[in-house]
Amino acid sequence: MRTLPPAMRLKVLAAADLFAEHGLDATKMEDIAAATGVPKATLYYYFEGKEDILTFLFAEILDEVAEAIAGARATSGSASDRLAAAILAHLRIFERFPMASRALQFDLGRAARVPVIAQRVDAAFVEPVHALLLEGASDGSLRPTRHPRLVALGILGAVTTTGINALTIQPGHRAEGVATELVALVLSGVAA
Amino acid sequence: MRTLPPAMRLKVLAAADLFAEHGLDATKMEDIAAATGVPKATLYYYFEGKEDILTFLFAEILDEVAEAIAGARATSGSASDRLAAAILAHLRIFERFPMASRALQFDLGRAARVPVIAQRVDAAFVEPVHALLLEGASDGSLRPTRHPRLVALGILGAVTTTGINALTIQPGHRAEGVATELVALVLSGVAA
DNA sequence: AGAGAGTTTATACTTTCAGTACAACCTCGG
DNA sequence: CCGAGGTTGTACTGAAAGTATAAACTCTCT
Repeated sequence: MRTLPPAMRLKVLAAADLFAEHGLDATKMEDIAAATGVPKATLYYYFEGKEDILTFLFAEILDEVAEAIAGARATSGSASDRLAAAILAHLRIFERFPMASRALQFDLGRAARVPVIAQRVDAAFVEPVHALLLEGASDGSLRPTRHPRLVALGILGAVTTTGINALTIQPGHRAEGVATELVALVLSGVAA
Repeated sequence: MRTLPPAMRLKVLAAADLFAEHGLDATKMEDIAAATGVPKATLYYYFEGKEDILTFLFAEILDEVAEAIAGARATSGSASDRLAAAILAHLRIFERFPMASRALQFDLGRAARVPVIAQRVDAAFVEPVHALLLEGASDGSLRPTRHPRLVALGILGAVTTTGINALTIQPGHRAEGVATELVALVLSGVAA
């Protein structure tokens, strides 16, 4: 993928709607050209192919997630507080970019095979939460876990599955409400 | 999709390996024909197309999940114990069918658009866990939650994300070990 | 046995797209 | 104003999905 001029970048972002609605393979290059206003030949000038466009879009939104979570992590407060803030920040992304999020749910499984995407998922979420778990074990606000990486993965799964479903696929919840429920689950569990 | 004769059903199950390795679109009908020993023309006699084969496979494995979880739910014991058993049972499926599980992680996002699959996911996991949460609130082993359906979704996300990653994509864990960590997360959370 | 319904399969075909090739044109810094 | 690199239309190639069809085969019922 060649580096995109800013104007082009903005136009291409519109492709998220198509991917969200039909998924990668049901979306034709001609459709992308039509929806973004960028001619097919130009798309092929910048991208290796369709999948490369999807990769670009996912990298963009994962960068948003990374930034949001890094922001939450950088707050002052106990690790526990910052974990709660990170979950809320993550959910707000789904609310802010519903279409891109739906696209994510549609094709992330495939995209995760692309190393760039796998790395970004890790860098955006798994790694910072993993770090928060360790910090929490130090500052005493979180209990130590034997496999913090697994736990971080579990939290990621809980947040994305619930968030994308409740905020984009069948809306009717607000990020704050979902966050309340999820933070309670993650911090305190469901035991009585 | 026509109903499959048992012999055919068994052969077609072998397609899971292909989907697990390459995903739906990178898998050619000719490849499926070669791998299963069922000629292309016969595949089209029974299935509407490629996606229909994927749907069939996912329905099969989701039925396994449904059965396993229903089994765990039918145990005697508190709702809390049965929730723990359900999580372990779910993880054991990933261990028993690693290939089908990888295929799931690859293409479930897309398959979930097919109503049949969405229903089975719900019936296999969300609904029983939802019920367990309510039972737990009654028998006192689980705390009441405001949105039990969201919480059930969260638990589903945590279990599948962690399970598929730790048991099939980068193995090196056993279902029991993962279950210990996840049950602790789900029941008690990570707060100190 | 034999008719007929439904199953199985080979082969050949149509169609739809992804991706390529290329030439013309445009734009902007030196 | 010249040339490099960006932009785009048009035409093409190739791969694979899916369709059509006819022949063969199997099983059941009479």
